Order: sequence, then structure tokens, then C-alpha cells
Amino acid sequence: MLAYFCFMGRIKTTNSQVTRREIIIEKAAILFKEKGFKAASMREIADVVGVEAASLYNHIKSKNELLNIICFDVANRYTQKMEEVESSKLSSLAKIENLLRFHIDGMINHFEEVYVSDREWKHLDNPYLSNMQNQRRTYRKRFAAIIEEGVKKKEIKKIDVATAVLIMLHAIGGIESWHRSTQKITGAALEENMISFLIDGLKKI
Amino acid sequence: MLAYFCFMGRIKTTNSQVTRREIIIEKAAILFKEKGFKAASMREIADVVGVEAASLYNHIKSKNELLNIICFDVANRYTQKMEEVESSKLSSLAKIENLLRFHIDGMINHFEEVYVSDREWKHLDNPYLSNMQNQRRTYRKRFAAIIEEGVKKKEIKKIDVATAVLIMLHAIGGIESWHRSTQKITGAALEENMISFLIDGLKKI
DNA sequence: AAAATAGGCTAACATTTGTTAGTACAAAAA
DNA sequence: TTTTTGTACTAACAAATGTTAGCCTATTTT
Repeated sequence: MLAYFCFMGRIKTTNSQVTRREIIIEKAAILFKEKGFKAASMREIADVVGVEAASLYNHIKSKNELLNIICFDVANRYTQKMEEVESSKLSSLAKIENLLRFHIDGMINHFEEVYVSDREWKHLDNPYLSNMQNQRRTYRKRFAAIIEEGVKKKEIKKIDVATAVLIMLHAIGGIESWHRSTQKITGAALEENMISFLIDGLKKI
Repeated sequence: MLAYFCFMGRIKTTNSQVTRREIIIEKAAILFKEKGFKAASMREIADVVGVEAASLYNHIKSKNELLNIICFDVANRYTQKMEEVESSKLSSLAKIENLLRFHIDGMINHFEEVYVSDREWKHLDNPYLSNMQNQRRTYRKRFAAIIEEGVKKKEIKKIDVATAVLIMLHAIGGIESWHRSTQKITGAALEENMISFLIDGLKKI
């Protein structure tokens, strides 16, 4: 009876639709977030998953593949969102608000992945590394272009566009400290507060 | 003659007042910034310094000591600045502006250290780790208190204080991408742009 | 000039790391 | 039922890492 209990042939899939692979990726993201990519070892990931390190390789190709998956999952979502927003008929200010809300949502609801994607992408190996660098650069340019357009159309007050992009995208990273804080306001409230702070800084009075 | 040239008994101190120890710390900071603390090896640091890895230990106790020095150098400067600002007679808004300018200056002129201190402190070992956690928590609280005071005195518009702190401190981290950008505006211009964006978000109209 | 010190070097170490090979068994397919 | 497949395990490896020991020489002090 006890022996039967201790036999653990495979990872528990229980009932859900989540594959073993996805569980591993999810746990890896949590660990990468907590300790950083380099400091998190395959043995630690395996521990959390409840398996030996070697067993992970039945589901993934390498440690770096885990990082690839996490990073490009996030990056592709952002690129897709950018396309959606660009081709919309919204005003520049509304476009920016839309993107900001998307970022804030991501930081709140997919914290680990987004955080890892943002802080650990430097550890990607080529060709993924240069790919990611391009994707990030391009994203910032497109974001800047939207602001620029708003300034030209006089929807947005005259500011240095590069500085605005830099502030907005990094400010959102601050949600990390909201996660860590013990006395959290709700996610929705945080979103409104951030939007009001960041968007009001753009509006013409 | 050639032999004489190749003998390198010690690190070149050249003429300046910088000790070998300080050179090592400086180079370490650069590498920690570029690759992250865990990914930067003692052998790499030694390479950059122009020496064998083992030789580093004539000047420092351990790799972690390097991180300690870098992190607490920065943290202590911030604590000191906070004390100076708190005990000044400035308005709340002016206090905040003062602190922000200090942060921005730090990010521009002591980039490597500040960046490392901010992103890699998690790799400190105890008791330094908990020490740093306290110092950071305390700093944010004092920063928040200043804003809170400004709100009470109606110098600052009614905003969520925690959100404001989070945005401001993280926005400054964005200066990293200014460093990486090829077409930089001047540091002074960046400072003014950031201040105007962040401080105008606080002002009552 | 002699002695002491500082600080370089080589060699080696114990760990930790990512990863592979080979084996065994449970579930699914035949 | 038999076969095949998926997935876990143990054992092991090579490489990389932080660090120490011991030696040797240039510089400094006496």
C-alpha cells in the first residue's frame, strides 16, 4: 500500500488539460523570476516539479529552451497587441492608454513570465538573442511613433518622445514591488492609479 | 629587454591614486552590469583587470564581497541623501524633485554601480541580504512619507502614494535604455525631461 | 645590503552545473 | 495479450566555478 503510494511513474497530470511540459515551463518561470535565470538550476526546477533533473529532458530540449519559450511567448503577445492597436482607429492618446493597460494587465496576471522576459532575456543564446533585441527595439520605436503622432496632431503635449517611452515602459516594471508589498491595493485600483499618473502626464491641459 | 617588458609583477597603478582594489571593484561592476552577477565569473573579471583569477584574492575576500561593496556603496549614498533632504526646509514637491534629480544623476554618472545595486542585490548573502532588504523598504517608506506630507499640505494633488513611489523609482531605471541608445540627447536634457514628466504629474494644476 | 612585504603566478581542489546514456516500468495501442 | 510508447529513474560526465596553497620576484623598509 505504502509502496504503491510511493511509486511515481509520471508527473501527476491529474485531471486538467495542462501538459507536463507546460507545468515545467510554469515552474521554471517562477524560479527564474525568484533567483534569476543563471542562479536557478535544473535540479531546483526538477525539485519543484517533483521529479529528477534528468527527467525534465523528456519534455524540453535544454535549460535555454525554457527561457526561449518564456521570453518569446511574452514578446509575441506584445507584438501582436501592437499590431492590433496600430491598425485601430483610436486616437493616439487612446492607443497609448490601451497599450499601457495591456502592459499593466500582463504584469499583474502573468507576472512571472513577463518579469522573466523583461529581466532575463540577456541570457538567451543566438539566434534568439539578436531576434529578441530586434523585437524590443522595434517595439519601442513603434511605441514612440504613436506618441510622436499624437504630438504632431496636438493631442499630446510637446514632450521628448524617447524620454516618455522610457519612463512609461519602465514604470510598469514597478508593479513588481506591488506584488511584493503586503498591503496591496487591488489590481484594478493599481491600474487606474498608474494610468491616471502616466496618461495625465501626456494630456494637454 | 623583451623579458623585462613582459614581467608584470603587479597591476599597473600608473600614476593615479586609484588602488588596485578599486580598479577590481570598478571592473567587476561593469561586468556585473553587462552579464549579471551570477553569469560574470572571477576569471572574466581577472581577464579585464589583466591578471589571473587567483590574484584577485590578494585584494578582496570573495566574489560576494565585490557585490557587497558595490551595493552598499550605492545604498549608503541614498540613505545619506535621504537624511539630508528630510532635514531640509524645502517644500514637499521640492524635496521630491531633489531626490529625483539625485537618482537621475546617479543613473547617469555612476551607471554601473547603481544599475548593479538595483538589479543584483538579490544575490547578496546574509546578513547583507536582509540588511539591504530593510534599507530598501525603509527608503521607499521615507520617500512615500514625503509625498504623503505633500498631499496633506495640498502641495501635491491627491494620488495614491504607493503607486507614485513605484512609478517614480522605477521610471528612473529606464535611464539604462538611454545609455544603450545610439542617438542620445544630453544627460542634462534627459534630466529635465524626466523631471518635467514626473513632477508635473504631481503638481496641482 | 638585507629583510620584509605585497602581490603576482601555477596548480589544484571540491562543488555545482547542464546534459547524456542506459534501464525499468506504466499506460496506450495493437 | 503483446507490443509500443512515454516517461520516470540512477549513474555518470565534462565543463565551469569560486577558492586555497604554495611559490617566486619586485618593491619597500630597515
